[in-house]
Amino acid sequence: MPRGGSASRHPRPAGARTPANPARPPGHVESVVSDPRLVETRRAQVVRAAVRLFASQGYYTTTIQQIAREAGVSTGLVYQYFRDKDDVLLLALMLVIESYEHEIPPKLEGILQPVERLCTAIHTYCAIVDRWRDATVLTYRSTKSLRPERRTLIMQGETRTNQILERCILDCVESGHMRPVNQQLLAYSHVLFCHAWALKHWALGQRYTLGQYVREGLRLLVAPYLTETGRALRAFD
Amino acid sequence: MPRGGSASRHPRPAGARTPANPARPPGHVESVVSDPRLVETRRAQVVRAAVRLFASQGYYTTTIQQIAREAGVSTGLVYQYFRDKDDVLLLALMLVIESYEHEIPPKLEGILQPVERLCTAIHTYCAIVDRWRDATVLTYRSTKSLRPERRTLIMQGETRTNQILERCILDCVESGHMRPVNQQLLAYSHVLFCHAWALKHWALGQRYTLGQYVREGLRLLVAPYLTETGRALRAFD
Amino acid sequence: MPRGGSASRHPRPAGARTPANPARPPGHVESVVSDPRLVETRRAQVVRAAVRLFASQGYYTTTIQQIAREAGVSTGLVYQYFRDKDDVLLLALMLVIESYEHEIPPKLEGILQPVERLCTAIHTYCAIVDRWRDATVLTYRSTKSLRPERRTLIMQGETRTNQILERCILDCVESGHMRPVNQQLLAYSHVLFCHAWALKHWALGQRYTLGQYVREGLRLLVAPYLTETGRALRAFD
Amino acid sequence: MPRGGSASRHPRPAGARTPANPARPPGHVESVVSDPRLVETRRAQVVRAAVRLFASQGYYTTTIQQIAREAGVSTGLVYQYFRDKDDVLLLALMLVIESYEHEIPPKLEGILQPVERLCTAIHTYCAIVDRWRDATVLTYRSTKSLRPERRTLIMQGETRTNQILERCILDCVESGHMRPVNQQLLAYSHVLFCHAWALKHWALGQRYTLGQYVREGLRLLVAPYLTETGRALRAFD
DNA sequence: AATGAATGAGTGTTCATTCAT
DNA sequence: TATGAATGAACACTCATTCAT
Repeated sequence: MPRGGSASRHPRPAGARTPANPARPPGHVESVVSDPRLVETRRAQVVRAAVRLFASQGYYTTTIQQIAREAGVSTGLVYQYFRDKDDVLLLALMLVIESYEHEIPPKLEGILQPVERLCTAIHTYCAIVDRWRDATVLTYRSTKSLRPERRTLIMQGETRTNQILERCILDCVESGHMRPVNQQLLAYSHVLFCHAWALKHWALGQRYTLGQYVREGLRLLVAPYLTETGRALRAFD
Repeated sequence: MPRGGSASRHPRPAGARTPANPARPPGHVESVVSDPRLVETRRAQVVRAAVRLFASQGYYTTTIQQIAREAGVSTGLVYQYFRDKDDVLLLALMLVIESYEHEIPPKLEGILQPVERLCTAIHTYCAIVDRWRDATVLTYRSTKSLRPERRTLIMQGETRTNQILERCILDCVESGHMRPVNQQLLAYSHVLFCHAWALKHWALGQRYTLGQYVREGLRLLVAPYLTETGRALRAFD
Repeated sequence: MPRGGSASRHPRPAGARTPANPARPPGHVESVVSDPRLVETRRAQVVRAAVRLFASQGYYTTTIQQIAREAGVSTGLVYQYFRDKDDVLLLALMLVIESYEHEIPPKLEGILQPVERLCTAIHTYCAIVDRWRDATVLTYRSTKSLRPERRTLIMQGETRTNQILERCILDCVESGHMRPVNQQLLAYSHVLFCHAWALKHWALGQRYTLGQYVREGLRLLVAPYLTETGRALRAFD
Repeated sequence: MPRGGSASRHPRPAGARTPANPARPPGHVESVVSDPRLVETRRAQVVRAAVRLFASQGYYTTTIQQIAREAGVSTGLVYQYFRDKDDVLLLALMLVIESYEHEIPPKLEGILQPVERLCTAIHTYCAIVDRWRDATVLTYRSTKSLRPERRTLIMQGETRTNQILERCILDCVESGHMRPVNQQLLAYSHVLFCHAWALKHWALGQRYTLGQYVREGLRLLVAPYLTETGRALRAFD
């Protein structure tokens, strides 16, 4: 009558982890189910629920049973599509990180003016952060809860997003609209500015609307680097 | 992640309990021991151990037993000086946050030139972050694990540190060394720049030494706002 | 005596908790499992084990692990069917209390003569107490360990049993077999007489067999109140 | 720096206990302190505090530290006058039990009429129970928490009290005021009647004042056994 | 004799994970 | 495939007891 076993559960401090298939990329998430269409659907269903819960309560305080309930499936089902809770976190964080990558470029399409592209990128980034406020905080809270190899995946995703901004900055510089700058560091400042809308919302949200915040940010973190040419193009006021 | 912990346990028989601190500030941490000298010592001993462990493994994956072992005391002792694990986290985070407040001002003493003061503040801030890298990340990871009222305490501490930088910026502006700026937002940018050294160390640490990072930061986030007067005073190179 | 248990554990993150049963009677015991058939079975299994252990060792000295082992299930299972140890005690006490209510009436069926009904009720009550000797003592020992609202449930059960006896007494009086008496107080005396077989078994068990005890009891606590009519009907010797 | 050790604490189920000095009576409570005057005082001080707490919260939910605080002494001091918590319970229960023995006889002094003596004994007993309501319940709740040999001591005390009543009943019978009865069982009924004032106070206290309760009790549990002679002597109304 | 800080075994409770159906 | 009941290791927390001062 008894059956279920038990696995080690957590601490797993420092030491090794389940070696994982020797040739699996760290981002690979094993599934018992074969139909790829189904895998896609179910995972999305569970991950969306997980993001909501992780975002509002944090990773460790969210249980698999809660996720299952929120997703409208059974506990067991989660384990048919994810090896363990860590897997769920990985995909949850990737969903958030990737939404930046996926949503910014479309907004830039059709915009040719470099400074305008940069400003639009920042504006869009802030808007996404605003929509996913808790989820953004989640990436800061919980990335370290991933196994180290997987943490790297998240970092790579972040790096790719950063590069979108770097590219914008570089275009500004190369087109003579912006003075030469350390574009990597400036991109970081821009990203942090966007993230801050979530991370420090308790303070910033009281003083600014999203629109005001973005406008002030552009004035502070874009305008000063523009050349005469650049400044002429866009009025920051 | 750990859980099974225990809180109230018993039916809480007849007699009253949890008198609820009639007028205790939320930052107050009760102790069973009366001798204040001892309370001071023991708490420091435990909190230091806790910061080390929380910083490297996170709050939920660190057990009270680990903290006790790391501090060289018994499990029970921890509960003579802290009401619960939450209390330990609170004091751990406050230790980190307060070290900013306490270490920056002394470094500014004797420096009169406003721009130099600002640059020194940033430099010092970065140096502290560098020393407490994991602990800085901890404040981002674990503040949300605190009870809401206590979270506020941490935020207030952060606000006070921010104001040190705001003051420096304002002095620069008022003395004519810097153009008028949104000093609050600029201070945030500076703080985030400093925190980034910990938060994004996996990327930044590969490209810069601390010294280079600070120098680049000042060039990027201070220099552009200086007036002719300000620029003349300090050579950023 | 046990303690260190755990209750709420975590900071109880964002989301609500303890919805507090909006309209649950205090006797309601929540279960995670939905199948009512299974809930029935499992609870009975656990409660029976609990009664055995509580009765022989007391509530506080019995651990949940012991109950689980005695019931042949895992620790965790107990918590799928009971919210906490208090719940187990409640159901254990109710099992005992209710067995009085359920077992006495059937024995009275078919008996029409009022005095005989009363005597049979007392006899049956004593026989049940004899079978559940330790459990009867348990109700005296541990009812106060329940939360106040639930204690009331136990008292109500006891009151219902008392009323069975009161009814018998009243019938005797109304049919002229017994002189008018304070039937409530007499019923209490009868109940205490029955309970005493368990409570004071260390003394009474040495001097009487159950049969002798009952016979002496009827002679002492029933016979003296009978009228000539009543006395004629039944020979107490 | 560390020091205190730890002993087994409780469960100590079934199995043996500390053998206790081979020649010590089970009621003997060892003390580290030699001055008998002091032992007397301190023990009284601690036991009185213990009775209050045990009575209101029960034995297991009361801690030694609470007792010490309530008694106005240090934790360590308790262990100078009692071997362990069990010792404290023993003396606490004995204090309650003995107060019956000690308070009833003086009230009977000077009363010569047997029926009146019996009624006064019952009345006094009820009055004591009323004063020590919670403590009386305590003897029912916690006697079983004592080591078996010591439980006997409590039972012996109870037996001695019972004998006072038995003696009164016998005197009534021998003087012709009462019909011959099973005086042991009647004494038990009387004792249970008195205890019921505490045990079932939740029900009885609502319907009767102490005076009414006693009067009804005498009418129910004394009057019916009186002979014509006895009945003539005392009016129960 | 008295204190009270320190100890650490012991317990209630949680939840990741499994597997029979 | 999907379910959800069952498992049991793990952990927060308590408190009887000790002993240096």
